[in-house]
Amino acid sequence: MLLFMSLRDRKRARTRQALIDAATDLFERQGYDETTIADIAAAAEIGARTFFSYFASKEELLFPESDGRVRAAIDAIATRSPDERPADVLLRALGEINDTSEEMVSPLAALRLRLIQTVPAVRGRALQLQLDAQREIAKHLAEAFPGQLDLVRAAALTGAFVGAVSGALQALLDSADRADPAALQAAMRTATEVALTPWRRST
Amino acid sequence: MLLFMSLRDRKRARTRQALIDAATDLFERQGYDETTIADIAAAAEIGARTFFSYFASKEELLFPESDGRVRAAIDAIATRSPDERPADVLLRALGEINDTSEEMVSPLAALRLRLIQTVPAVRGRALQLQLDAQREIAKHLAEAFPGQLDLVRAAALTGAFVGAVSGALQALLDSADRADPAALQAAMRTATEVALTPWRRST
DNA sequence: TGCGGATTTGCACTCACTGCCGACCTGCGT
DNA sequence: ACGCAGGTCGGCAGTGAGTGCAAATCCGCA
Repeated sequence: MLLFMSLRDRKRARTRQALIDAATDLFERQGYDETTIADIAAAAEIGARTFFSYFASKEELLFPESDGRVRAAIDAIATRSPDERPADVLLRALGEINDTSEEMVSPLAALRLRLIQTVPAVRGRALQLQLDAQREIAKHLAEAFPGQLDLVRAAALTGAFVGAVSGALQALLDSADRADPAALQAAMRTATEVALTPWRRST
Repeated sequence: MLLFMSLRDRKRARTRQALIDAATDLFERQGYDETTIADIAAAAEIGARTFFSYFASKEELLFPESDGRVRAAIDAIATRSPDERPADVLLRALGEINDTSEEMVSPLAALRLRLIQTVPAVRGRALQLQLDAQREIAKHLAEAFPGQLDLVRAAALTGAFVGAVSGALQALLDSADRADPAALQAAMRTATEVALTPWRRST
């Protein structure tokens, strides 16, 4: 994998990771708003100007590889069995996303979840990404069930699923210990459980 | 109404409206990003600094009285009849919101819809407001059905509902000829149907 | 008419982000 | 081994949002 990258690309990837590490460390220690881009760049030993050739904005730093879950969902759609209905596919997709996310306990993920709750700019960005993901999933879902699902219906279904899960998650997180990674994962599981139960069996 | 306000308050309200008018005009004419706060303030004939004593940010200008729809929904919840289930109440709330919003044709609302689709910062703010509204509605819904709906379940239901509607709406606006009331109505219907059917039998 | 509290506003400042351009580095061909 | 070309880095200067502060101004009320 890494061997196939040129020296340039490897160095670039290393710098990118250094930026993420430095930023999470600083955010953790002094808070998001109190950490400037100059701080992060200095900690990663690059020029402040160069930061923006790695990330388009300060928030972007918190969402590297944001498309992993979308790909998982699209895979789940692609590998559907003939007797599965749209809702079944989405159910399986969300389940697989949950399983695949041991990433959920990474320090970055925990920090991200906390910042989403507390920093408006971060929450805004997260919601936008979620919406983009929804649109992408809905598109593939509609293509997977031609004739049965038009785009609007697919979008409604996807929106209902994602909305239910994130709504439940938000409610859980409002009254939970947000510093404990284990609690976060448990909340995640509970949220999908509660949100998706009404869809299990029939319809 | 206006008569009961002091001179100070009336002047304040007038200035506020002048800001909104000036801003919509400028946004319409030269675009959102190309319009500076200084421009808006100058057009409304106040100091640039004073702008921020009326609106906390540039985006806030586009969402005055954003709580109207939330209040309508809460009213709908409060005035439920004993035989209505949670899903029924949400459905009725949506209907009443739609009725009450002849605001939908105001120039501000049209501009806002366009900016939500094109300016990331505006979309982010809109999504945040939607999430806050969801939380508020879910809270009241849970309180209206004690024993039957806990907070997490109410949040899941509300999230599914809102997610479905906004997802369908987004899909419609993305692809189709916009502003066709009939298509909009149809989209709403399929969205609510998709979102609520699974909840009908159990809850 | 004049007082007291609130509103307005200019000023200076921080920070995110951008365009520009020269300095530097790396992969490639000779 | 060497130098060239294209990409990367990073300093500099600038814009615009947003904030704290303190003086000026205004309004309601006595």
